[in-house]
Amino acid sequence: MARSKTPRPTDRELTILRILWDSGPCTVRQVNEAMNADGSTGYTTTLKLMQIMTDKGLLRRDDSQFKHVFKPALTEAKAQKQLVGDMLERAFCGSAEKLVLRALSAKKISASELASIRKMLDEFEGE
Amino acid sequence: MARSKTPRPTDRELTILRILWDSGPCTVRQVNEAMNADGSTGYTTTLKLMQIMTDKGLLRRDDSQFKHVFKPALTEAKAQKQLVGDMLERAFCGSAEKLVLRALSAKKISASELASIRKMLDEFEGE
DNA sequence: AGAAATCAACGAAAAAATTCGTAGTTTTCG
DNA sequence: CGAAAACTACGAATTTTTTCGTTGATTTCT
Repeated sequence: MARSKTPRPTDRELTILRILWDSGPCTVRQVNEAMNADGSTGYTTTLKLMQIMTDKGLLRRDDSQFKHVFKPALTEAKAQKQLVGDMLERAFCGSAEKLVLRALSAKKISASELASIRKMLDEFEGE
Repeated sequence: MARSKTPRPTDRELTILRILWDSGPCTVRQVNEAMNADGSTGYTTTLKLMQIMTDKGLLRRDDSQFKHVFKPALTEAKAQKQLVGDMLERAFCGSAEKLVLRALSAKKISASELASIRKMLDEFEGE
């Protein structure tokens, strides 16, 4: 049965979502081959995951053709927003400030990236 | 057996870590009561979780007293950095820029918070 | 058409995460 | 001291996540 709210994707599910966001709608085989770039996963494993994800409301399936075509039910932006919002509450007590700080220290940030982030702040300021 | 690398904490484990970071070293009972602020969890459930976390290397246990006292094995900062770094790779393809953008849109940010974030950027610029 | 390849559905096994009951030990209190 | 209370250890049940083998259907190739 399909559920009312889309749950947070699990690790494996997020991998599949990433592939679909990057490549656009795909068949199970296409997703499976993209997944096998690193670490082998059986075809039926990928299929089952995608069926479950469809049931959960994370994916949409076009089954008008023999080879079903899947696409994410959520935009990348919306899913990311939910993921970050969730982590913000659970790990950062709602402090976006601290989360940004950790993001900056988690990875080397180039000067141009910093500039780009600054620009985003400017845009948020105008609201 | 204790493991070599501390794994990413699960949801429940993160809840416990948050309590310990916020309150300092605690007994199982203290953690359990803090957890029961919202949604009841059995005492032995909390105990078992904390035993497993100790085994995983997420917690340290002082068992010199009858009531064992636990504390996080990682600082809040370090754990947060790992969590964000992990999400950065898995959900954002390494784009800190986008992660910050999503963080800003996931939650209403006050003007003073924006200013504070700006200040952090300044400090990262000087490197 | 007939065989081989490809596919989705399904059930179930395996692994990981979460929950709790029971037993035995130590402490507290009358 | 002796009973009651609080505590840890342990095993196991439950739930969720991940994995895959088998079956039957559709397509492709010869």
